[in-house]
Amino acid sequence: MANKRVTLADVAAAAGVAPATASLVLADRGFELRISEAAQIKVRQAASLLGYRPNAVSQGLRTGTTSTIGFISDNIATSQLAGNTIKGALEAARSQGFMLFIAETDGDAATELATIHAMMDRQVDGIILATMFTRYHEPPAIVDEGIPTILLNNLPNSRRPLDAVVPDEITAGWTAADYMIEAGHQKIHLLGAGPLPSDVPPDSIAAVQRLQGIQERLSAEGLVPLSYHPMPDWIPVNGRAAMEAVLAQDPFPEAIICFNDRVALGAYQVLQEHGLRIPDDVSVVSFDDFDIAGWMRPGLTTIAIPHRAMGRMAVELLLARIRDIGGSDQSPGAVHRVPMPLHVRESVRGQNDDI
Amino acid sequence: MANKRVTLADVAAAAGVAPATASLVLADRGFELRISEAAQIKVRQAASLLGYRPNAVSQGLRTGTTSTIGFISDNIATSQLAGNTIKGALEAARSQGFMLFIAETDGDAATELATIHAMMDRQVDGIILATMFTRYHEPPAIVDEGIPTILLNNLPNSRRPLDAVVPDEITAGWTAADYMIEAGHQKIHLLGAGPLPSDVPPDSIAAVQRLQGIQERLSAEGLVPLSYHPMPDWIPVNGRAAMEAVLAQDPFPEAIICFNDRVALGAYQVLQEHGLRIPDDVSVVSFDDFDIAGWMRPGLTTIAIPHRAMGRMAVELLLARIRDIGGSDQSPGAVHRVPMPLHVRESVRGQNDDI
DNA sequence: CCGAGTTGCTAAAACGTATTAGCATGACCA
DNA sequence: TGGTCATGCTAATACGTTTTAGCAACTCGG
Repeated sequence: MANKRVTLADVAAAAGVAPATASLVLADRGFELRISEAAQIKVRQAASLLGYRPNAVSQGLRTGTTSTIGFISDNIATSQLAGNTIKGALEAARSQGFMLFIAETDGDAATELATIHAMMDRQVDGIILATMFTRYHEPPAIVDEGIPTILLNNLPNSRRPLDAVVPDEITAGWTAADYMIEAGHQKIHLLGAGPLPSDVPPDSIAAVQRLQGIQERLSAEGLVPLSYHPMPDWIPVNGRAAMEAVLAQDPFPEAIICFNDRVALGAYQVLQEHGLRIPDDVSVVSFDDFDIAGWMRPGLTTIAIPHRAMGRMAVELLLARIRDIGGSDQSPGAVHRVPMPLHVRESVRGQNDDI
Repeated sequence: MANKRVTLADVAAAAGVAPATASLVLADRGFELRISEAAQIKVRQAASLLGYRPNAVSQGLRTGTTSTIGFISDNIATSQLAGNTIKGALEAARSQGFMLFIAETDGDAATELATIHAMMDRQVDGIILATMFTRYHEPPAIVDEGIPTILLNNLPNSRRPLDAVVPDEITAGWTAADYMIEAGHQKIHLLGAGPLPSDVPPDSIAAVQRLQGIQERLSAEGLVPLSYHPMPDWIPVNGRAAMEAVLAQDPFPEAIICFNDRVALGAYQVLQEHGLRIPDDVSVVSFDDFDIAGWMRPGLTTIAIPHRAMGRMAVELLLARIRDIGGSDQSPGAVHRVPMPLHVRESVRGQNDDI
């Protein structure tokens, strides 16, 4: 019934050698330590015959290293964002033989600290502190001193010796405006932000930087947005209201940049209710590339948040740091900006249609 | 720089007792083993003063138990399903001091086995085998014999001594039809399944059972569906096609049951293009309760998959089994069906509008 | 035939905890 | 005064590895 796991001692006994010998052979240090080829073969055969698998807990205790990393997020369940971020992290970890502990803090600092402790108790080799929306987040002090840590999708307010991985929102904003301009549009309405940084959802790096990128590209052309429509949350109902406001002031708008796909969904609904055709009458560009962007009619052209790539990069940076451990020529505190790819669908008129 | 962790030996030394004494006191076995109150106080003070936290890896090696469970899923990133399932699992685990290893297999059996091994190497106390869609899934033989295991959102083909947690799809189908009937509808079109079990996406328990529940409720009324529209995938584009087919045959349909929200999204689009109003002209009910159900206009009445409750229940069952370990009066092999709640929005006409 | 060097392996300790058996010490009873 | 018993603690071991120091046996040059 309870057939015990086979241990290194079992292998050694079966091979007729001491446990130390078996350990050396299986760690490929046989030649280095002058174990005869014959003995090595015996050990390997015994190991595979018995189906030996080293006990990772014991290795962890002995070596202090567990091939395990902790992934701590404020909110795991928010849309599919979480899924792809974790997927990327899992892929990168798996490819290097690491497992992931995953935990959620609900944004509570005490829970976050307790979770970090619980993971350190389990001797994780490193920690990723993720947020599901790009924002500022001050990690607890404990991560500065001991354990390798990477921030994912967030930045600390103060200067901290921690690497961070965030999407390149400024370039994304630039790209959105550029795509409209290249399509021949000059009169662009903005749904989701005001002209001032304060007109933007608080703590939202995405909002500030998308706006900044858009403004940069427009002003390079001598342009400014035709109208701004700030809103407290980027949700469909606010997108609807903003779109109504646009139409009240400009019954035949030409181009709309929505600050995310849910806002765009609301805008679509209103445009269609008013009999305006996308993209023939009005072009729409958005950000995020949620699943719905592909389901909407016409398909929404939008700039994707590279969740999967970010998850992967965070793990890769962390593993590099773990391997490194001594040589701190890594310049910790670096911010890694991951490109946000434009996903072209059908919501912007062809670039050669007119003008 | 590298200030070592404080160990039990440190605490013992600070308190002026042997490590064994400290261990007993901190395990609350002090009185049982006749440690004087004075000594107990000294130990506790030393522990809290030094900030002692037991090394879980060492405990794991010593006790064979790690307060850790493995959550293995075929696909972690599929919509927000994953998020809520994991959220529920995390909540239940956290409330009992357990951590979760999370891994993804991409549906590959070899990866699944390797992952189970990797987790057993780390001495997890139990394993949850999850799928992101309700379906049949044969877990590897290894889980039968040793480690406590719960199947989440899937059922084995053959009889296995494993508990499973699945949504109660039959009752959900019954509820969908019942809601339509109570609203006074008798002529109901089905988008997403054919009349035969074989007209349904293969392996999809949801399809078979939703259909079964619908048919049961209808036949209790002496009714049958007005039309069936099977499709290989429940995605918006197929929902559009099916809705067009309905209209070709019945230009003024009364009631539509869609087999999921994405199909309903496609149906909405076509209905709106044809100038038909929901719910005034046609009522729509669906399954899943994705986020989009709340974003669509009018809000979609839909029967939710209780992902969070399922995740929570899976962990709770697993922890019960882990605690139990000896007394196998648990009747393993039980299937736990979690109720699927109806989420009423605005896509079905009021029940007293007419009859 | 002796010392030095090489070859091939192993004993032992260590990681940090939990647990069992048992050792002093004093109290109490006969 | 000697034996028994309760009290209060600790030594020692085990969990399964990794790693270092070193032992035994053999070879070889002089």
